[in-house]
Amino acid sequence: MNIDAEIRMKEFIKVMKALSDPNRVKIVKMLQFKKMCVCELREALQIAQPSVSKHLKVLEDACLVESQKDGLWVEYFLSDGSCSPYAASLLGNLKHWLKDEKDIISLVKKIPFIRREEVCCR
Amino acid sequence: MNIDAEIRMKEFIKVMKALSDPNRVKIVKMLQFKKMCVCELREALQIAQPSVSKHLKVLEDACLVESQKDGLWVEYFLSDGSCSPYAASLLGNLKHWLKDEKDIISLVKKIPFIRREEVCCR
DNA sequence: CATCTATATTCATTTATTGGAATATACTCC
DNA sequence: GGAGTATATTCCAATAAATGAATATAGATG
Repeated sequence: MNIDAEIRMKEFIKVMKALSDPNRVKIVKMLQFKKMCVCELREALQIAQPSVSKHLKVLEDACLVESQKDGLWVEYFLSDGSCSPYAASLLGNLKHWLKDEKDIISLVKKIPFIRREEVCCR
Repeated sequence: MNIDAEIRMKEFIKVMKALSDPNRVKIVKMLQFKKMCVCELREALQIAQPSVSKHLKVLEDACLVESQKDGLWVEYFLSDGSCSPYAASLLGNLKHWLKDEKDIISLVKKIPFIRREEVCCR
């Protein structure tokens, strides 16, 4: 039996909870296309910046995204899944799931037009 | 584009939410071994009967379990996944996931000793 | 038809989740 | 070191979810 046997359930629940919110799922779907910083995500989702930060924290705790400082910004990108098999599996499935969902399509279309220099600096 | 394109997100969220609760995950794991009625599940989980019924409703709405009347009882069993690809996929993964989780192991061990004739009739 | 029993529903309470406004933090760049 | 900016955290209000007690429902059985 694996040493992690006791914490598996919590880990699983954490991943499921993280993907139980539409805004967080949208973030994951956007990050499939490119690394994005908090204010780019805020602009795309049209919600307050602290909300974006909190969603990202939930996703990061669940091992679904990772972050990397880039100057003044923090770039978020999809996790490689090495820290949770559940996160890895769901991220894999989400590559094709929800592909033709209306909200996702219009969101993804917006991405190329979001310029960091314009949407940050507030 | 599929006719269901707009409802996919809600369907996905419903499945994730349904699997975001430890008691509901435990129910799924138990149903991997046998069909069970509400009072058998209540006995195994040691929670109130209405709670079990409500959890089962959430799981059924998410397409994860199905039910079938059997005399006075209602037998619950895992869905074949035909009504949701997300439910189908997760049910598939859950066949091997959480297999060696402490709580799950002790729960599954109890199943053969739960006799409907004893635990119902209250 | 009346009774009995398994399950479902309602109601009230507690607890968790989400969201935004205000504020703190950390880091860059002068 | 100080100013400025992106991000994180705190705090609070609103909403949703989980739980158990009490009650309703459905259907089996006499």
